[in-house]
Amino acid sequence: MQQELGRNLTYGLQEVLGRAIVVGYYNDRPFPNEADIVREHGVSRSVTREAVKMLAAKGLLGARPKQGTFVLPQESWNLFDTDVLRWLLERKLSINLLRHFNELRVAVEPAAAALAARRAGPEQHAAILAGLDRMRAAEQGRDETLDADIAFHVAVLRASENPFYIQFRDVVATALRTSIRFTNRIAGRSASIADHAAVYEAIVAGDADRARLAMAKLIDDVLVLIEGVGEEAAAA
Amino acid sequence: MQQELGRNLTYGLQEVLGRAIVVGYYNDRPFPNEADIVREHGVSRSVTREAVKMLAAKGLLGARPKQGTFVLPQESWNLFDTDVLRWLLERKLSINLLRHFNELRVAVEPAAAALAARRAGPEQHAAILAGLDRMRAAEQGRDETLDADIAFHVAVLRASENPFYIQFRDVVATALRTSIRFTNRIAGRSASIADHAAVYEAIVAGDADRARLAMAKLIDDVLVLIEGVGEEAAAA
DNA sequence: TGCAAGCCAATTGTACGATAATTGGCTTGA
DNA sequence: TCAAGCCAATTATCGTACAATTGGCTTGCA
Repeated sequence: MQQELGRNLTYGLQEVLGRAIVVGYYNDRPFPNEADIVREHGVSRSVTREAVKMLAAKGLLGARPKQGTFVLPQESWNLFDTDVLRWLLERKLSINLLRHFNELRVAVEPAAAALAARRAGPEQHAAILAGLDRMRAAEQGRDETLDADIAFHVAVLRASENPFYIQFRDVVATALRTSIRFTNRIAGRSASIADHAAVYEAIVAGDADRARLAMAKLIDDVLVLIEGVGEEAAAA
Repeated sequence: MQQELGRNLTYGLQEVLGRAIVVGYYNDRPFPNEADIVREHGVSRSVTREAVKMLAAKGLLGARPKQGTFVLPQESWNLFDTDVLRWLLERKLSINLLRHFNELRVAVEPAAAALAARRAGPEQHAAILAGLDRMRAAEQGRDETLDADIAFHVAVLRASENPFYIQFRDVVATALRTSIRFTNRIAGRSASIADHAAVYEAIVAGDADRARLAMAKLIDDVLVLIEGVGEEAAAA
């Protein structure tokens, strides 16, 4: 097991261990110590320690002399870290995770849209419009629907001009990627262009409340869809 | 410079370098390479590399052979990381940062309160009440006002039962710590107990909308206060 | 002169071995 | 019974050596 992905051995090992932790591989077994990792993965101790330190920096691992290295409780994981989100996606598809994502989005994105309506300048309007155009193009098969959707939502986050909102780009991207795995199955409908356009227009018009509501509608629709599936599953 | 804080040299170095990056020390000078760090801080290369790797995991640094180690653009920093937030606090007091914090809170916390109203059980109600009681005790000098306030807000986040909302505990704590540096100066008023109690009661009553509004009021008050100071500063 | 191939040097990446520090558990003695 | 002190496991730190990557420079050819 020498040929991991990643730009180098350290990142490769981080990837393998991180994924294993997040998908719950170590829920019922102890996390190995440095010597074991070295043996099992055939890498040097330097690489091992650096990978473990990176996972510790993301809140996944802790380590103490004599006690060894151990997985920290979920609560201390940094769920807004790009890697952690990606690993989260690899575990078994959970309607619950999707609901959690969208419960967050429904709070964050409408607020971002409202801020964008107040602050966004011409070039940010253009970025949002570009996302919208990509969605239109995608509908005719000239672009990727998912990527276009993500581009639109990220452009709105950026337009909020608040660095904390911009941080949600990965969460939104991950949420949409998760969604599509369901919505493709549940309902064939492509994301409503008209609803997205309404968000764009409200932002350009500088109407914060309308922007907030338009964005809320977009995500509420998904949320309702999810709750519906939840009922279904509960009933089955 | 051998005696840093932190439980060990690696964490100590991470602390020193991370703080320097976040407060902008390297805005106008290049980030040192491994050899320089070793020399300047009198630590081994292992320690240096592990500290750099941790900061890379938080999105602050990147590194490539021949090119060296370099500070990444702010946008890729993980602003929801506990350490990054703490370092952010150490840079010059900025009304802008405080506004950004509260623009986020006003979106997140009311939504968390609404979810809490729907889902929280008895033990979570108790935790929120405990926070409230600490605030009351603090008003009579029997506890720390700030810590009590933080405990209350974190309890609400927890009660949302959504792992993503719980992640905001550090943001909220940091925001409150930042606030107090202003509000102590601006207005002597202690945080309104009655307004906090209203949130608690709405949650216990299971009234999501009332909980949302009550929490929004709490934060809106701060936001208004901040905008007021912004005006003042602009006028001066 | 222009340009591409290839060499060169700087820097990070990887490996290994040795010793120190920390800490939880065990042992021993009063 | 209990506390002090020893012991062993594991991470923490250091040092050195060599490999891999990569951007820039040089050189030689057309």
